[in-house]
Amino acid sequence: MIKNESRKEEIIRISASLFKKKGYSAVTMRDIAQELGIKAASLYNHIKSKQEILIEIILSLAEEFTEGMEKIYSLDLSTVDKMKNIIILHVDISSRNTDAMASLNADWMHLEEKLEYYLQLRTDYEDKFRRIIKTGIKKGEVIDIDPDIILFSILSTLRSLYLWIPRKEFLHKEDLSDHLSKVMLEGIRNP
Amino acid sequence: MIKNESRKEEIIRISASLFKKKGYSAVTMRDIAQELGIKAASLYNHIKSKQEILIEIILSLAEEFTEGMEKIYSLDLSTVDKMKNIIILHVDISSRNTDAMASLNADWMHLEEKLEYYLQLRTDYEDKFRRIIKTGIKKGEVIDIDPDIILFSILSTLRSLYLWIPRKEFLHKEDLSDHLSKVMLEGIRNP
DNA sequence: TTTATTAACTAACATTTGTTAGTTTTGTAA
DNA sequence: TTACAAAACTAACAAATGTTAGTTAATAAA
Repeated sequence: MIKNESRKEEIIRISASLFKKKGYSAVTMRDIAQELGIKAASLYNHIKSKQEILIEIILSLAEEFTEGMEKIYSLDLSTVDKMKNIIILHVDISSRNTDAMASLNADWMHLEEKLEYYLQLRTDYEDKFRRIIKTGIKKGEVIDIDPDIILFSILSTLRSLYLWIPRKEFLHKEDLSDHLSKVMLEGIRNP
Repeated sequence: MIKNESRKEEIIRISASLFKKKGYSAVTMRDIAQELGIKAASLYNHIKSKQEILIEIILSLAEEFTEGMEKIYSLDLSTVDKMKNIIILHVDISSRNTDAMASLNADWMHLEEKLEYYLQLRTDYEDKFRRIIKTGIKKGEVIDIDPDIILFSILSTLRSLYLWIPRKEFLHKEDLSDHLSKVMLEGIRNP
């Protein structure tokens, strides 16, 4: 258990780690209970349903990304500096939530009533990112190719961070952000 | 149905498209059967088990990647040209198998007896890729930063291609490969 | 036509699943 | 110590799951 953690928070944390290993659908309430050393029925003293666990895992993260992006979007910075901040945002959130990030990436489609809301957040996020890129192209800061290709390329890497960070624990957040910024902005070819 | 396609191939193709939408665990044999207009029990005239479907989807793709990488690895090319070929390999396989790629990326952990073999293929693939990068650094073709960061960054993008290709149908394979090579090698910053 | 094969069907099975109801234990405040 | 609430338990449910057995219809070969 973790400092000052409620039983509900513990259930959500354990669930996220199981969801990461097998995916939401393949994890049973009995799996979660066993990991906590209790019976499945006892979980319902703390949570309403399996679905509620998924919602809490995914939406809290999605909202954190949304807030971060809104802040960066409205800052008075160059396009390149905004991108660096987006990279820092992803490295920061991903390294603090490696398990939950797996659900955000792989299990969002199992959100039921909250699916639409989640998709809204994601679309808003991508739209803001795309606008930053387009502005950068217009101002000549960014190369003039299809903004979607740039968006896709960067976002794919950032969304996969949770898979690689645990294998590079010794690497500090700052170094990782710096290296990623370098690779994405300047490329990997030696000039 | 597709030209000269056996019923078994059709089952696998339909299954892959369902697995992409909901993931392996959330798709039932009754779902697959319904999509084909038959009853679940009838599937077993053509396939041995649900697991066999997953194996056929994932392993055929994984082996195609392995063969492609072995060929590129042994070619007498510069590091940069090898990387361009790897990008072409991914764009080619991904655009021909957008559905199956989803299982390769998201459902490999549900392989049972074949899991170890799959992981072997994946490790071999990554090892060869990493060696190509290391050689490039040694020869001064590639910037001198942690090879794993370069590997991770490129591979994350390539492994997500299947998600974006369907949204860019009008874009030709060649153009996509070229643009990706440019972004990865030279970066997105305007010099 | 007869025969053999393929591929569909119905019916059922043993498990597993999320969840509820009702009960007992545990810890805390009075 | 008593009283109360929180959190565990047992038992069970209805629905869904992968799969098997046995049967019937359609197609091709003899």
